[in-house]
Amino acid sequence: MQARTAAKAETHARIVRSASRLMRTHGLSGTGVVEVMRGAGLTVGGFYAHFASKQAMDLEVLERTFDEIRARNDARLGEARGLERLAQAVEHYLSADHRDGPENGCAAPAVVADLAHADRELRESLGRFFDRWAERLGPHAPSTKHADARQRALATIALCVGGLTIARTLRGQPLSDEFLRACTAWALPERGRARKRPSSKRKRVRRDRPA
Amino acid sequence: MQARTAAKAETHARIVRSASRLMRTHGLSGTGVVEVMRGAGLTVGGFYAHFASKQAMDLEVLERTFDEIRARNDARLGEARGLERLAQAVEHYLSADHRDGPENGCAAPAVVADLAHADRELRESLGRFFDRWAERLGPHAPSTKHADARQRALATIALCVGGLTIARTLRGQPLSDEFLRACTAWALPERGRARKRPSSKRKRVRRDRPA
DNA sequence: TGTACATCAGTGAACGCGCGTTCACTGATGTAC
DNA sequence: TGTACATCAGTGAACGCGCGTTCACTGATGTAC
Repeated sequence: MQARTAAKAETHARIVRSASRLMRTHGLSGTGVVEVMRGAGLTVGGFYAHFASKQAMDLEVLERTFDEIRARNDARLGEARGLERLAQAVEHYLSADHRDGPENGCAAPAVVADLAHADRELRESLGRFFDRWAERLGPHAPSTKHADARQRALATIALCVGGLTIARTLRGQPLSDEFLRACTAWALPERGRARKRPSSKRKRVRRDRPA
Repeated sequence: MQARTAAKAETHARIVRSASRLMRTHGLSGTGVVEVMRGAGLTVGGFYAHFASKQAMDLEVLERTFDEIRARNDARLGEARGLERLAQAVEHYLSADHRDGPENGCAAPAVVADLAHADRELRESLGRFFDRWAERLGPHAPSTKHADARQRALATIALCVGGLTIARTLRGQPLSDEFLRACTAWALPERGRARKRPSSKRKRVRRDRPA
């Protein structure tokens, strides 16, 4: 019995991972049950042994994906603190790599507008994600006042999500890179106005994948 | 013959207007032919007397909507120039009114992610829209350098589109208003940090609709 | 001016297709004795 | 330890539904004589 439930849990996780991957590229409403199951090496029918409905899966996938994104971000940013950590976070978020590899990146750009008319449960899950994101970003803003740090964190999130969403849709057009650079600069005014090209001397952002 | 073509052109415009209204709320892929025609007081079948395909309508609706948005914005902003104009534009864009009335507002929040995997034609149309928007915003940025003004215009657009998209999906949650305020403040650093509540003494933004 | 015909904007039913969901089934695994 | 039975994760075909699209048609309007 235990071996069976363990195997099922593993399959369940595989389905969620498949959905998570697809959802970051096509949004939740653009991700179908057939494709999710195929991505997990299974066929459609088995889906309802794991979820009560597609909507139930949507909620679970959203929560797990948000958890995973937080964990990955913590791992990537490591020991950096303060403005340096903020800068690393923003520069990675608004990098060409992140724009071009949505299936391993942040889910927000794909789901924000997608969830505009979704059930309250899903929209509240997104709300919690943004709230926790702001809580993690805020303390690293170079401001002594808590309210200012919070405000900056929220604005930084909107700038990152907005800039990346636009850059992804405009990919292939010169304006796409322009948006990434402009948003990075505006999110980090302390860096001064000099830095325009990402191919600058110092490489502050550690990259997971080769350019 | 002329009366007939004039009547047809009028019907055509009515269809486009219906689609434009629906598209700002549900995105282009969320807007169906049946609903578009119903919104114009017609039935499905007649659609193909006006458009070669839904995709052809999508492109036309996108272009017309972008033109209309530009015209409406010019009319609203009137004679204001410089920072004052920039502030009015941002404050209106990130207002609760604009968040709560998508069918008469900017189309970008609904279509940006929606068009991520659409045909190049549609994505280029969106690119031109953002480019012209930046060209109109740039000259009002309080910077002497053209490159800086351009950069600020792009960042302001990303901040506005990102902030409004997030605020719309989180509507009903306290975080929604928080995002609007934080983005407005971060887009207008010259305004200082004092202004937190929109119910402040001075009302700079003229509103079309009563609150 | 009146009549016969042509045009064509718009109707409404039907088409194929992909979606989420259901269901009778299979066959590997676990349990009872 | 071996045999008979129960469980249930996963299969694959079918369902209803809404989508974009097609098509035979209607009836008001324009044209020809």
